[in-house]
Amino acid sequence: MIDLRLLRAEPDRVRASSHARGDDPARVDALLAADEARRAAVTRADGLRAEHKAVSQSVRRASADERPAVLERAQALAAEVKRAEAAQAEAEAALRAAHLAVPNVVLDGVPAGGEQDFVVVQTVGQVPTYDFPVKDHLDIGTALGAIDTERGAKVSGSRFAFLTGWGALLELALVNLSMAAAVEAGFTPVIAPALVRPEAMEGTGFLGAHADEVYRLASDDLYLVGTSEVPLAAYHSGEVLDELPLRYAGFSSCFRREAGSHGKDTRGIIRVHQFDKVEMFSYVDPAQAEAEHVRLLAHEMAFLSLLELPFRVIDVAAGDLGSSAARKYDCEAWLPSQERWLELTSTSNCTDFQARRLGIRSRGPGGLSPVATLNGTLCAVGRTIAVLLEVHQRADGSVHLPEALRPYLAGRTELLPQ
RNA sequence: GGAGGCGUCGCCUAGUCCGGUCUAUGGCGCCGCACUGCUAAUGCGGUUUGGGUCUCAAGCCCAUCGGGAGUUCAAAUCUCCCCGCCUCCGCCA
Repeated sequence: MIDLRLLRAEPDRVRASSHARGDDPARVDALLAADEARRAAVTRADGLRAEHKAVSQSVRRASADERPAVLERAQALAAEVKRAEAAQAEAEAALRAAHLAVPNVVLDGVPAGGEQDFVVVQTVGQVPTYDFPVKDHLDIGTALGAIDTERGAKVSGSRFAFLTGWGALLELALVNLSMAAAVEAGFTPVIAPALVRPEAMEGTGFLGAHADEVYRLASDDLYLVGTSEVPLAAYHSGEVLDELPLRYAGFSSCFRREAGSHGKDTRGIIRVHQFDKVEMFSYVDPAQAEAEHVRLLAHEMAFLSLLELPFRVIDVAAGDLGSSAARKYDCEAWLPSQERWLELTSTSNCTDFQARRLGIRSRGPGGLSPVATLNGTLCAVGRTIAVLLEVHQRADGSVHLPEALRPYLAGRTELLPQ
């Protein structure tokens, strides 16, 4: 949720942000009007409550003669208060709805426009060339005995896969390597729940536009998380944080329904319903948010470099940001089989937007105020394995293992087909 | 799954049976002031959070006793639902 004080003081800034995202600026004005209406309703109800309270307290002091008249007056006021409170509740609900409909204010410098309007910030490494016909990760993985999507489909349906043999070991190696890097960088390692309550899902903004992406267990009213950003953000919900920054690296399985992505990336394990991920999450002083964002991006880049993967960094355009993000950088690795860039990691600066909704605050000179939250992928395991296999493939079907990974794979330097 | 207990403004705690004097008691911690070579001790005052009003501040007002709904002129207190924690039993990796 955006800061209503900011909205009142600088509505044009919020309108400009809305314009950059390609949203209807009428939502901003609807929010302003709802805010105004709520304050009017609150003022009225407050006044009536004060009056009623005074009369009500005079009941016990009233003499027997006065009592009936006082009671009658108190009853009448009580009814009036009840009506005013209903109006207040209505105005508050309307404000909340209007509030949720306005996404975070984008930061200066974020490219305007939609999905295609990103700006390439940097390209690291060379786009690889191969003097043999490249195979895609599924062919390579199948030959290695590392990936089994057929049985994944048999057991669980389409977009599910088994990682077997080196595939399973590769996952564990990637998780261990990324966790070690995170700990080295000062993050607290966390194994997070993958099932969360509605409040956690809603608080992090995943029940808005992307609600149909989310698995829900109806009989228990729990949700399967699509990223450990959810439990890591909700971790401190409703708390006042004494010490900032707080940095966590959470490991969890992630579940996505992939509704509306029929036919897209259906082959292999690039887009599946369940995968594991190590996610960075920072709580910082809002003044430090942009610096922290750069830091998270640097960690992502360093990790991809450890894996010897060529990639580029893009500054995602305003219209392609999630509602919580004020800025987002994606790292896209080269996918040889499709000769295109594929998003491997993503880091978002949510400023105080997410923390306001989750009630995560810190004590400053002006009292309590929301902190800033940032998240970033350190390693989305499935996709990373796919890219790793493709980029490091050799003509004979073997796969080169990056040096950084070898200590976690018993010193092996390559994977050989079975 | 069954039975019982508990949830009070940072922490601990009084109050709940029997509704109004609760504008929530006391202790600890914390902040300020006084006293004091310094520190400690002591004394005095302050110390939930959110919102409204207000040019700002002060002030004033409203709400807030796990959450919600209800009864009532009036709810920490009575009723119902929900959430969480603890103990015991059962089951289980």
